[in-house]
Amino acid sequence: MDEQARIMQALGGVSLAGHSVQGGMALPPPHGHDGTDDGRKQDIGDILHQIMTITDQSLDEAQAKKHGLNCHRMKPALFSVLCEIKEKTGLSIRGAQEEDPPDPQLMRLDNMLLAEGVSGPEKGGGSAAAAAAAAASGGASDNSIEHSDYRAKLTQIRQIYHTELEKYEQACNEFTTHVMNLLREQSRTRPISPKEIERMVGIIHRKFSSIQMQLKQSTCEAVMILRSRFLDARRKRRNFSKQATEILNEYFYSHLSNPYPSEEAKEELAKKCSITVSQVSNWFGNKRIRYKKNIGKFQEEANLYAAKTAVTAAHAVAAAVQNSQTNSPTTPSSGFQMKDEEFQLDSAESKNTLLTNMFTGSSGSFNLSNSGDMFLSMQSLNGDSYQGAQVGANVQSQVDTLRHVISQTAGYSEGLGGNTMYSPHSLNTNGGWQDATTPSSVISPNEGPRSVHSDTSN
DNA sequence: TGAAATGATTTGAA
DNA sequence: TTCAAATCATTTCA
Repeated sequence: MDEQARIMQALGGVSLAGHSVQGGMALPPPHGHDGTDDGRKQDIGDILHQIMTITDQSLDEAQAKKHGLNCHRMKPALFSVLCEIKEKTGLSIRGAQEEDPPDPQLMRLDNMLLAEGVSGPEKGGGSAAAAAAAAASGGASDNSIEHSDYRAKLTQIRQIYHTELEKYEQACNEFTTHVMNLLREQSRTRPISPKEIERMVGIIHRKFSSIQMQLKQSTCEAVMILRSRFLDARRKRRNFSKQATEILNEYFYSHLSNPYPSEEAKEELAKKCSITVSQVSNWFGNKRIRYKKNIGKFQEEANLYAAKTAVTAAHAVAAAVQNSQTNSPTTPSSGFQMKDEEFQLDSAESKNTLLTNMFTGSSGSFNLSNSGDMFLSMQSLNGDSYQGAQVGANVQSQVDTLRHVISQTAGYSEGLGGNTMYSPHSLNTNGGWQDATTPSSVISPNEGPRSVHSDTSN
């Protein structure tokens, strides 16, 4: 209504006296008056008042008055005056018509919504973020749950955002159309240029886009909260699956001398356990520290995994022996030679039993004490015995040695790379694993010959 | 419900 | 960058 006030003010300065107005326009003498200046002023004032208040009236009332005004004999002259005034006041309007530069904050919000998959084409919205969230939160089955959960919530946000956006756009369009119609209608009684209508539309759109920005801002906040909830691993920590823990423990205890898996080994373990490489690193970091801190506590676990490892190894060995038997029909003896002793094994089962007993330390175990070169004494930690490490390392070394012997007698050499002697590295007196940077070349009995390890030295 | 277990993070050193 | 060590935060279990 500022413009209206301006016009009113401008008209107030228009001199209608002497049949002339500012700008040299001449008005015909008003009909039905006595021809005095006061009478004319009164007449024009009435018309102007009617024009100005036309928007305050009801539609029917306004329609009726509008018709009356349009037919008024002074209308063309008054319209010309208004046009002239408009032309002058238009100068001040032109300055405000400059195009606004794009709002940087709005651009940021738009980019973020696009990156999160909230705005833009739907392509599994925010799948990267969901994957990251899932990766950070643990196991494979859990991953899918987390993933779908995240996606479901993101889709929900997306839907709300689009619904609201649509509503805003619809409201904006409706309001714009309404205002445009109104202005077009009013243009019959007062001078309104198309540019002015355009400007008005621009104002309306700016108002609505500021509302949209609020919507975008709150949507971004919602996405941020969702992301932080899913990505904050501490908040949603899941224990690894039993199987994954077993795989990691097996590796740890079978590489007890040097429990530092290489990147490749980590990747392989991560794949096997359906966790991330960094989770494998974390696990080994925690395990090393906790093991070292409380070896006694972990001894039982170490024994368990050592036995397990040994059993697996024994099965592998037995299979290899059996293979050698079938592959070498000319071999006179079905036994295999270890050092100076020869074992006659009647069946695969008895071989397994014997080998298992050997490794698990059950009664009747095969004493390899004569093979002194096979074992290196385990360094004690601060003078205490380092049994946990010993169990695993001994078993590992037994397995390796056995493999070596068998490789010589039964052709079981593939993949071992001649690495038969095991030099166990253990916790040194400083409490660290010896030779951590130059790991030993130990191959887990459970792994194939092609398995990759960090252990590279002999 | 509290303690233990466990996965993740932070910090400082090499 | 990687690791050890300390610590945090959550889950699991008795």
